[in-house]
Amino acid sequence: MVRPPLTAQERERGERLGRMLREARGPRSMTEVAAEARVPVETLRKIESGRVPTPAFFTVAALAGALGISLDALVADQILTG
Amino acid sequence: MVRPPLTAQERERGERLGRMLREARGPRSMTEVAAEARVPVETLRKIESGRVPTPAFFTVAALAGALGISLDALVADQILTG
DNA sequence: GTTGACCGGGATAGGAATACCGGTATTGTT
DNA sequence: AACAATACCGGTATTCCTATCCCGGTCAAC
Repeated sequence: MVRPPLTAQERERGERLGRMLREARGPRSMTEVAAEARVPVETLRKIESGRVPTPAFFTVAALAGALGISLDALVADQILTG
Repeated sequence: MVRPPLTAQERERGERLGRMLREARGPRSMTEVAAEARVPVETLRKIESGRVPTPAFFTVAALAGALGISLDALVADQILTG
């Protein structure tokens, strides 16, 4: 019954994910994208900044939908970059 | 500062996700798929059974990878079914 | 009758989601 | 120049939830 703390790699992976989402957002505002994804801005901010390294699946899915990017591509780039 | 409890819809969404993963697993054993995805079997079981309705993004990504299914398809079916 | 696969409950540590606050920088307005 | 609005950031606090383990039980196959 442990749930070990997140490793450094997992945190880095989260930071990469955040950077990808940030990049996909482009010139749009956080407020706009968050509203469209129906996710609180605070949550988007924490994910983009990597302060939430392992966000929930449906949260990322909603953001990817609002950003018009593919989840599979997100994971693929993740692997390529990581 | 609340984090409201999960709604009934969110739990149902989790159950649908679990059913889709279960279906994608086909005749393979949980043990085998979990090992390939590098996810503890207990975690896979809880997700498939819907007892963990909002699993982490990377967990689902790893399972989808081991199952050879697309995350986007998973979300799309989610919407269609939901 | 042991092995393998699945289930459900219980326990626990660590983290996600969310809200609020103050701060900074930019842009536009009067 | 002073001001307001907008966008973003970092920190803090709180509730609820996930990830993980352990255990006993069931059912089928061999």
